[in-house]
Amino acid sequence: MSAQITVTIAGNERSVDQGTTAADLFADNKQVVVARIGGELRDLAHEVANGDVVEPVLISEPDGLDVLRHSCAHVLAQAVQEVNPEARLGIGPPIRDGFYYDFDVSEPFHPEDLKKLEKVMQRIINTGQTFHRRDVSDDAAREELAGEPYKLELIGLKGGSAEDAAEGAAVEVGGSQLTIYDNRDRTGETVWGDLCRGPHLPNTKIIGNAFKIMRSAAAYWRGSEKNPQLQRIYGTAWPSKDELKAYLERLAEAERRDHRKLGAEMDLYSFPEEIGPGLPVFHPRGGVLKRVMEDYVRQAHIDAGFQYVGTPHIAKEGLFHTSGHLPYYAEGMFPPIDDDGQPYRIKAMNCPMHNLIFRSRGRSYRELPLRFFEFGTVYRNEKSGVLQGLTRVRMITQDDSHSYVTREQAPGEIKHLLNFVTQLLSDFGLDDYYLELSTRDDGDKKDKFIGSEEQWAEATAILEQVATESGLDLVADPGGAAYYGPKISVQARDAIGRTWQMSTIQYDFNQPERFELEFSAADGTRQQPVMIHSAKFGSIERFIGVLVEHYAGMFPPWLAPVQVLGVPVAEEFDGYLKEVEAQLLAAGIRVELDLSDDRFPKKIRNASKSKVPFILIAGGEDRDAGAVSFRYRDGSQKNGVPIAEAIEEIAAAVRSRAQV
RNA sequence: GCCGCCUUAGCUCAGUCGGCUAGAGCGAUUCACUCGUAAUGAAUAGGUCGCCGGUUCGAUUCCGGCAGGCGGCUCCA
Repeated sequence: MSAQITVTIAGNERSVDQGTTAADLFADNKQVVVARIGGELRDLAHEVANGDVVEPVLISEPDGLDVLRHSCAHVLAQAVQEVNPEARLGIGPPIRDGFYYDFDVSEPFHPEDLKKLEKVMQRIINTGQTFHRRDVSDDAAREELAGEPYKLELIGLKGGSAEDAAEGAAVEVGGSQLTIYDNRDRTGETVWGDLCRGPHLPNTKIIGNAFKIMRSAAAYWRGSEKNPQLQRIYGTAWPSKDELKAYLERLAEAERRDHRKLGAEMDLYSFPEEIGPGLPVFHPRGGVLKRVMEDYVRQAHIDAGFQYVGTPHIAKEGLFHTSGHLPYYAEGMFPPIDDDGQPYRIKAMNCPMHNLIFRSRGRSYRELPLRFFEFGTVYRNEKSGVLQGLTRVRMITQDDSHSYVTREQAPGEIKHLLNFVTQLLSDFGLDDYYLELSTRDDGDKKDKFIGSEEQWAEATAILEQVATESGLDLVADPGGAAYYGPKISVQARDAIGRTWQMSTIQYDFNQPERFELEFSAADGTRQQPVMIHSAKFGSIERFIGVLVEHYAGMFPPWLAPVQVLGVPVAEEFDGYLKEVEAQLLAAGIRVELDLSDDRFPKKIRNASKSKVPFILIAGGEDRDAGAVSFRYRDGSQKNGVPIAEAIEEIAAAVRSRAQV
């Protein structure tokens, strides 16, 4: 009889034999893939010790999914080295919905390579390899991994700084003790190994066939463009084949609502090659979206105490030296335009011009908060590889505002702006977003920011306090601030899970200083205001893109480019429907009629596909009753509605900004 | 900017292992048809096969450069 130890399992104390493993404790539940012991994730093969607090971790919970995906990444790496023993290993962490692994290979992967690798992976998985943890000393690891230069580099970085070393590096060398995971086949022979912190699944069979190689791409080693590029393979893995299928279906749905595709289908906007990349044109229907948004936000700004101003698109270069943009962000601006030796720049931001409006005459404390607002179209020379539909363009129409306030007024103004922003998002039906607090980075990019420690600390504290009080989810973004001050931004998710910065609120003590802005205080002294930059939509272009995806083109009536599509049952009723159309137009409704010579069922089909919120149908019965019939987006119908009643139903939906 | 992939009609896509007039569906146009909720039929038009060079008797096809797009990386005031 071996010695007994006491452990706490899922809250209950139990006495077990010494030498018992976590696997023994949870042998009856196949869903358990690792254990959390004293708060740390451990392999199931880990022996529990007296006094341990042990919890099972299911494959379906976040930690379990990470382990599954991390183990799958190992299988991928093993497959790559099996096919190409020359491939050197980078980093292979789990990520949202999947994993990746970076390789240094002489030839980039081709689609056929990926298919082949998937097959090799499946074979490895089916053989039921087991993962075995082995402690190694730094020196032993260096010797064993002499052929893996990237792993050697990581060994030199291990410990507390691992996460700084590279995104994902912690999964390799996160702890103080280096470990290697050996993969053994069924005969017990070690067939592969990788420097890794773990933990791992006990057996590759758990991966089953619920994984897939997604794509390959290049990625800079340790995330720096100064380093060589490795070839990254992305994959996904799920607890079951059904969950994998559901995930792939989600991706397919996202693709269907991609704003680039829908924008062309719905005739909203396009990107003519002749104009240039990242420079969209809005067609009449996209123009409706743009105009409705502009009307909304213009009125909302006036209601919120802003004054509408206007500024030019270009300015002498000196202005942007004063603002600090040129020394700090010259590469984001288009090259100068020469006017008889006088260099001009296309503006990449509106604030310098607003500062000049502030400075155009003496200002009194009585005027503060002084709030300027305009639709300022700015141009940024985005690198060619980063452009993406409307979400990343080179022409950005900002609903840009600048509030000039005293330091004491700043928290109140920020709160005012945050309320403004959340009301706007709610009116536009966006609810999948969180706040991000972007601060300056004390690391190697510190030079990017101007101003003193004290100024930054004060500004950051104010933003953080207001953001926290809002009760919204708040995520830290160190290093993400503008050079002149920290910011709160709203991050909204698009259809394929990418997040985009929408609204921003930035606290700026720098530009007032650089522009020598001042106002007369009550005591007669001259004081410097603080500037709060804010954009509510952020970029009109990006916001439109996100809206298209959010609604999958099925806009609520108040936003829909066409709100009503009239369909006559036969040609005979064209005239009657035209009368209805005239009444709708008089009520301010955007209406079109289908007077084509298609037959009725075809017209219904076209109308249904058009995503118009209300289809109004008129035939003999309707005409005789002075009525129309509704067909809604869900296919349901309401027949014989008196014209006036129908118009009121539509107008009410538009007024209330309801979705239908 | 970096790496890879892609570019054939307005759209979605076949196709040519280098060889006669390059095809389909949808869309457009015309004609006929049309009375109640997701496709009426027929005809017609529409393409220097992204652009520029090279190889070749011959290039949409092979090679190179460029442009644009897509997926990542880096970047995003």
